[in-house]
Amino acid sequence: MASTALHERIRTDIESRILSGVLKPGDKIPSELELMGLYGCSRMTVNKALSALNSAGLLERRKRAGSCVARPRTVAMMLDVPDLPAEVAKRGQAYRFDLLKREISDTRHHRSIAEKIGCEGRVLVTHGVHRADAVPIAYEERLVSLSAVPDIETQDFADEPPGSWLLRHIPWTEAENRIGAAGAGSEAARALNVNVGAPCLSVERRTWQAAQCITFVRQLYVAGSYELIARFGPAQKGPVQNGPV
Amino acid sequence: MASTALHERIRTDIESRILSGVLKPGDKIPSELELMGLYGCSRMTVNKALSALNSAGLLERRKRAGSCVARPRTVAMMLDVPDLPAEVAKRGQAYRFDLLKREISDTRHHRSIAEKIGCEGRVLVTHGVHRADAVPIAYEERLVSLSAVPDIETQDFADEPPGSWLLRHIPWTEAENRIGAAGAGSEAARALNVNVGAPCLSVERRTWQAAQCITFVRQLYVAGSYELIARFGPAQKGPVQNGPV
DNA sequence: GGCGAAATAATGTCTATACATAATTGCCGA
DNA sequence: TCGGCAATTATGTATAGACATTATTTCGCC
Repeated sequence: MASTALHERIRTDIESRILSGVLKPGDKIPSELELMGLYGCSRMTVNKALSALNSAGLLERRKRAGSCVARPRTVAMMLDVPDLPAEVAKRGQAYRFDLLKREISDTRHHRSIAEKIGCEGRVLVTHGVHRADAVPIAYEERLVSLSAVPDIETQDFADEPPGSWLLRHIPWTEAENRIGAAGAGSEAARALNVNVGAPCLSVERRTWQAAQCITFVRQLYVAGSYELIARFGPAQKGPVQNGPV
Repeated sequence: MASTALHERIRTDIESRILSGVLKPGDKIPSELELMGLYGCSRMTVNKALSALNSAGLLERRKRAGSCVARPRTVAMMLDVPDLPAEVAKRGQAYRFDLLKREISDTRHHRSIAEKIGCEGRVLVTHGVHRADAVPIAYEERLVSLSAVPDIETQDFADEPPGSWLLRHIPWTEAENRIGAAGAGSEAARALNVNVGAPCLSVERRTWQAAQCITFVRQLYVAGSYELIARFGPAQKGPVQNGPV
């Protein structure tokens, strides 16, 4: 394997012809039999290459009809989800989380909470600020379902913020981020030391474990102080860092 | 194949045990030989399942040492990059793009442009507004390298906006999005019909083809009118739509 | 000419085998 | 004791063949 594997070579051959535009969406790819002759190898080897391209979304394959270049439906990019304590520490700054509020509520009495977290029962509500070297980075409001995570009721979040605690203790199977902009509310503005209505990046994340909602969190980042980065490329280079501008 | 393929079943079996937390990062996975006995199939079938999990980043495999659950380096989610004309049309609204400015500049005379697009030479500069049923959705400023895309110089963008034209004509191999918040500038505010400084979602995208930068675009979405959605899950269900709140 | 059935061509899956490669383990001798 | 060589183990790659599945095409029949 001094030279790369054959199935790998076939894959990148076709991939580069697609990405460079030589092959356009809808164009037919030679059949496995033909490629097998072209490269002088067995069908399984060709199949491995084409299957990889298929599951990568570059090819569409139909029995009897053959393979053709897929037309990109929605261009999807990888978004690195921020883990604040880790990212702040990585930049050599001191991370701190200040808890502003901590209370237990119930979705049966507060419909607005029920709507946000999308489940019934008792809920832990926390508000707090993430800081790097004491400078506020983000304001967050979080709801945690106590029926899904009973252990969190005894935590005081002096050592680590609720998000990191959850990440370490509760495995999740599904998550959804909604990314938008918003003006800072009065509590957020005070916490972030900006004017009310100042533009902020808003990240709302819901996390589920097997159809049960675990937590809902809304984070506000002051505009210009934080960016999310999503990239797309054939070969994923080192992960790009989110971070301050 | 009434039941799903065996290699698929093995894959999802292990995948769900990883995602649910039964198997933690670092835990060892049975060897291909053992799994082959467990499922009563050949090694190639097991290999296909484990290879898929490996290339999906869920497993780490080392010869002689065996396979173990990979520790997630950065949690990455799929972000569907918005294609405005398509999304507006999909919601049954009439899409329109109004060109506000169109001029040709040169990076050798305007350093700020050179910095943004990251290449030398003549550059097409366009400003415009995307509208759905005449309501402004997004304001965009775009730079296109004329040395990379000479054909665009003759386009007047009456029929389709520069972004869609590029998407249809120029294949790209790499792209990067920077997502943040910003206050509307005076031109953007006038175009979007909001106050100066109103919070906006800002998406900056650079697109390359083989190390050559093709275009840089900055889009501003009025806060609350548009959201990006990124999700992560074991089985990718139908793609979630970005869109108005 | 049109309709339905059979042939056909492509991919999907699986097996059994073979050899290559890498890393670990353990043995053996200086 | 320690250094290095060899055996072992697990994965990586590839082959040839088999059967299943699914559209498409073709052909025969009415």
